[in-house]
Amino acid sequence: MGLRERKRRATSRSIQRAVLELSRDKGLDNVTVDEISRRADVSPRTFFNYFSSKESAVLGESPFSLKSADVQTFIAAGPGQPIFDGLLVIMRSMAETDDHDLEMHQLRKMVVRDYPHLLVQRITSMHEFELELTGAIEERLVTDARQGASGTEIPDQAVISERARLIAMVSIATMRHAWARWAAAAETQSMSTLLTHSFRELQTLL
Amino acid sequence: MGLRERKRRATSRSIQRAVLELSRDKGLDNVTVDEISRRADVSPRTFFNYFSSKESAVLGESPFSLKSADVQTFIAAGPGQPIFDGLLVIMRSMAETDDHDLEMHQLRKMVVRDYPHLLVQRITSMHEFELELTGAIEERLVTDARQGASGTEIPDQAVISERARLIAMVSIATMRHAWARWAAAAETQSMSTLLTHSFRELQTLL
DNA sequence: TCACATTCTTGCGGTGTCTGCAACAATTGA
DNA sequence: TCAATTGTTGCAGACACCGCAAGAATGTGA
Repeated sequence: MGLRERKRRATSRSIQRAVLELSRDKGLDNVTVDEISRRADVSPRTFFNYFSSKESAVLGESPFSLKSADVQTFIAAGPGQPIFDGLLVIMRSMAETDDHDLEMHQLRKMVVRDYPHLLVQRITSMHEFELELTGAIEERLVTDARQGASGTEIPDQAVISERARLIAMVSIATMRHAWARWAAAAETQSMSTLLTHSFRELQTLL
Repeated sequence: MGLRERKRRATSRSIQRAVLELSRDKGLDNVTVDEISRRADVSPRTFFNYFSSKESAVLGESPFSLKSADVQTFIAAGPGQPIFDGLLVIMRSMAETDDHDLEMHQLRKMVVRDYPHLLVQRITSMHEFELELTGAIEERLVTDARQGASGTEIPDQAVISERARLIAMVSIATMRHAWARWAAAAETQSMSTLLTHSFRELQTLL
């Protein structure tokens, strides 16, 4: 990792730390980009080279993308495994790729607790992720249908698409539930545990 | 209804019509508040007296609030009725209170189709509604538990709260699914039908 | 070490959103 | 018709965000 890359990360971290500390002290609404930049020792223009808004600086990059290995496993898990179990595995795997900076993690939690719309916004911006997930689920459903009891009809493609979309939305809602608990909890619980809990709860509903 | 009130509605309508037509013609991103105001024949300052942003002008007011009669029915529907059936009834009732202006309805659909994040934003910004709904579900769960088989344990309040939150999130996700289908469909299908469809689909998942 | 390409930072100027304020106009109610 | 209420508007200003181009820092190859 070259010097350039290291500096880039340092700057990004510095900006995030600045916005988080300022938000903790005076509330995100009362913090301006100028202020953040001043504290982070960069120009306001540079701030926008790193983040597209104050909000995204609070939440960090968070590359919500599925690992293709996970997706393959999920699709192949066959009709035997309940589909939500498979989705839980995927989401736990995503959560593992978590921030290992405990201090910022805690700061972020405090800010998110005061500004819940941040989480909402983040979820909103996951449209792309939702599409990816829907695609994966769709493939899984098709695979399942082919391997199903030979007597059963293979549903129409349109029906499968709709179902996949609904499953994606429901599991994202469940992920959101786990996130909300994470932000609300005083002690730091692992995202993995919370996800498992929420998905188990989901199973009991259906 | 006095003159004042009538004028107010006319202005609101005029602004909405302006933003919708301009969005259709050149895309919401390329439309400024100045332009909207000019076309609606109000000052830009007045625009912000009516709507807090371009986006909310596109979607209109949409007072997402539960009717207390519906809520009472839902809570009392007892352990016999599946809870998601009760929620479907509530949401259908909300959808009835729909916009009866067909033309704007269609325009809105077109804009939403081009800018899906609008719907997502609206739905996720329903935090207040989500809380209301969670509260109702919580009461229902408590009522159900009391009337349940006497042998079964009444769950902890915290457990019930979490479950209620999850149910609320999942049903909102389902409502979103129905909405997305509404926006995607070429022909105008009634929201009520779409909701029924999505909830039925949900039942099959669980 | 030197030249050159790549990438990053920064200042500048500009557009657009959104708000508070105070003057003025329209509506209402008595 | 008078006074209270409510609505509209212009103005000034804070702030977010973006394109551009100059210059600084870093990377690369000889």
